[in-house]
Amino acid sequence: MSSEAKAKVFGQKAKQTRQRILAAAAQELAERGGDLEIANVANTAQVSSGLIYRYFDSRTDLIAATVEDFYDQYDQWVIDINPLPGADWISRERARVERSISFIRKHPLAKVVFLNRQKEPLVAAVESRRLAAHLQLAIENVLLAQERGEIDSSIDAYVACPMIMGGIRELLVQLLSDSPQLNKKPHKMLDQTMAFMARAMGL
Amino acid sequence: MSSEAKAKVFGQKAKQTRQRILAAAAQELAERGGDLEIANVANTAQVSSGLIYRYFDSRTDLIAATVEDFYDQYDQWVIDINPLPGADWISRERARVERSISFIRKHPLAKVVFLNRQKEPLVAAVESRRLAAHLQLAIENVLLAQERGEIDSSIDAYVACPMIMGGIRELLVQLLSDSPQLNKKPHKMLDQTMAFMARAMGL
Amino acid sequence: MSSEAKAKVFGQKAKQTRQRILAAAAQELAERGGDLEIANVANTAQVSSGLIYRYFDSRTDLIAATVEDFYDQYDQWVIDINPLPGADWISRERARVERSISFIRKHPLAKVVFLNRQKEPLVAAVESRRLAAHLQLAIENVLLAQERGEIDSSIDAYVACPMIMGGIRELLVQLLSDSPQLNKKPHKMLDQTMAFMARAMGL
Amino acid sequence: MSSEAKAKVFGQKAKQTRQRILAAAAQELAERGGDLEIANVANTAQVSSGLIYRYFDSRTDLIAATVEDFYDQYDQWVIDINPLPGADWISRERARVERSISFIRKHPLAKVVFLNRQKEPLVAAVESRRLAAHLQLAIENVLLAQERGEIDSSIDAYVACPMIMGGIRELLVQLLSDSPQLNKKPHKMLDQTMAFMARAMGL
DNA sequence: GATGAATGAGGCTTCATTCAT
DNA sequence: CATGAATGAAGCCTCATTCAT
Repeated sequence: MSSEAKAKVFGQKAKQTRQRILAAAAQELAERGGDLEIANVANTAQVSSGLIYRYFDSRTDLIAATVEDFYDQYDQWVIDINPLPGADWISRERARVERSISFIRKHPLAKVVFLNRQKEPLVAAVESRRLAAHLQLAIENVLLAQERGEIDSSIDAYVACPMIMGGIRELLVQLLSDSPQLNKKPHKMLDQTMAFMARAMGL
Repeated sequence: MSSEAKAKVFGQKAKQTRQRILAAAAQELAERGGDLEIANVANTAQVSSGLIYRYFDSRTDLIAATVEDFYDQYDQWVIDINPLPGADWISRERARVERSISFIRKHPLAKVVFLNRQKEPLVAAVESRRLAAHLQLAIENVLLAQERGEIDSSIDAYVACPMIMGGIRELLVQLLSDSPQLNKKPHKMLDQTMAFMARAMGL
Repeated sequence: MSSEAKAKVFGQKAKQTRQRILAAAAQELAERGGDLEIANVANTAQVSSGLIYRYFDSRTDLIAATVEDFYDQYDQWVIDINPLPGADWISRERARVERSISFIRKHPLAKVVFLNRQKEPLVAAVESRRLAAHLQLAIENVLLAQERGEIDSSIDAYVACPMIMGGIRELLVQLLSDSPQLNKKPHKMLDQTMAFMARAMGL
Repeated sequence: MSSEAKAKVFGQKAKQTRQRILAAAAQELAERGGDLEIANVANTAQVSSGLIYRYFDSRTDLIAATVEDFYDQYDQWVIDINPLPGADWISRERARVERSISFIRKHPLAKVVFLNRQKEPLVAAVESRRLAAHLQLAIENVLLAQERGEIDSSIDAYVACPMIMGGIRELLVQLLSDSPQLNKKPHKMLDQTMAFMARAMGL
């Protein structure tokens, strides 16, 4: 699939170089709104353009790997860690929304990944796979809460989860777009958001 | 700015040609996932590639015009027409969601426009403007309902509207992606969706 | 296979341009010993490099088409025309060897095509096909002469024809390489060559 | 000029490494029809790509050395050894043709060396020199036989030798190309070939 | 209005070669 | 001796755009 499929083995220095290239690619994608020029990445990473092809099969493969890397970081920060073990559903989700907001505020790639879904099949496949995984997780999350009696069983998780996730993403995009209405009172916005979710999930 | 700015005047035949090009561009954008090649559009529209430049300033201008055209149709079908004059907020919204679903099912460009936001400033501007207009309409819509007492005043429209619109869009995308969970019982899905919205808006 | 397979239709001027490119490619191949650079071909043909791709799918396709063109000319000059209708086998072959010699002396591509068989599959396929056709023709030629009683039936055409054709080609290559021994008395060389063939074929 | 000119002195292990590289280069040339990539040779030879430059000055030098090596083996097997001391011309040549056939059947490089004459001057020079040496030997061979009265003096060795050598080479190529007509009865083919040569040389 | 031949800048990719370790 | 990361020149190819007819 991506260059990872070949399971290339690199030494220590090589791994650092690979990371430098990935970081430069992320920066370039952010600056150019989802586009990327090999020469610029090479410049930023302080390597020759040819070297990039030791680590990535093609320009497209580099983009895919960068997006994959972005999702890895996002997942690590927002998804994988259960921020409040033992807490109820809505408290946990609130923590996640908070962490999402702080993540996208500092990661330059966030806006691009959330806005411009790629045309190139290889990259599109990565995004599709990761988004589907998020959705799947959210659905299982809700189903579990329903089993526990936290959420009403009459709610269809397959409808509610896309709506919540799409809603949250749109909100994040609005935030990134410097919407004045949303950015002036961040705390109130979060309260409103969670209240919306709570009502929507019948809590 | 866009081709409209020039206010070109065309004869009858010319208008038809322009429409054929727009339709071909829509088809090409749909087939290539948001990308477009002038030569292919010319082929599909049965015109020479040079002719396209009599009607549109540039490739980007053509894309912008096509997207604009798409939104015109969407608005005409979903937004502008008040499907149920005198009905309450949730009934009207249900009608709009229904019309949205039928529209995207038949318009090949829907998936692309909803998924791939374009990088080119000119096109991005069109999309941004039309989306902002939709959002603005939704917000005014809610504020009005709040004045009328239909919707609780404590709900912040600037949070709730993006969430609902993003949620609906994500749902539409899932529908177009042949999600088996959503497509098997269309009517139940719609009920679930509207129930979600009703709860979320405190109805 | 080559660009001919697409059966593109070109206007009058376009055909001339295509011919100019083919001629330039032949010259470039001759000058660089079988190699070819698009930019140089474009320069020689007085066209932009991009234009070449309107007429040929790729650099390799251009080379293949050029070689094909070379063989077309060669066949027209040496093979297709029966130089001496009604004459006996050896007289006809003598005429063909003469025509071969005059052809390769004036066609700049001859040396390259006869010496450097190409690695690129597309070009190799062209050469293989054309050479096989020549060999097939020669074999049928001999078989016919054997039926007529001109050539002894005990001679195996499938052995004799490759040997004669390979021998002639080697001789042509020697001629092109300015072998002093062969070039000083052209007429005697031809006599010797035909005598060799006559003996070899039992005449 | 070539790596031989430097007269590098290598230890025992080094000689083995050099041989491994040469063998890998031969294999690569055979597999890719006359082309060669340093990285692939290094892979096959189980050495790093950098190491190749300890033994050969350049890629071209490596190819030249490989071809030289091929001719050394060929000459040792076919030319240098006088297979039948004291025998007459045609018997000796028959032995050589037999040995040629067995050699090219087992050496993977044979087809490539006989078919693709290289463009790079250094390699072309090697091929040209070795071929010229072969031709020179054949000519002297014939002249000697003529002095002895074995072969008729009216035959021009400078015409007959290229024709025979070119003919034999073409035959070998046909054999390697799996020509069904030639491969089904190897012994008869050899008889026919030698009969052809005998007639051609007036024997 | 309409054609399609022609342009040419711009980017990706390859791969022989070098060199620090 | 040996490695393999790094270089960078070189060339193919694409495709939006123009313009003579």
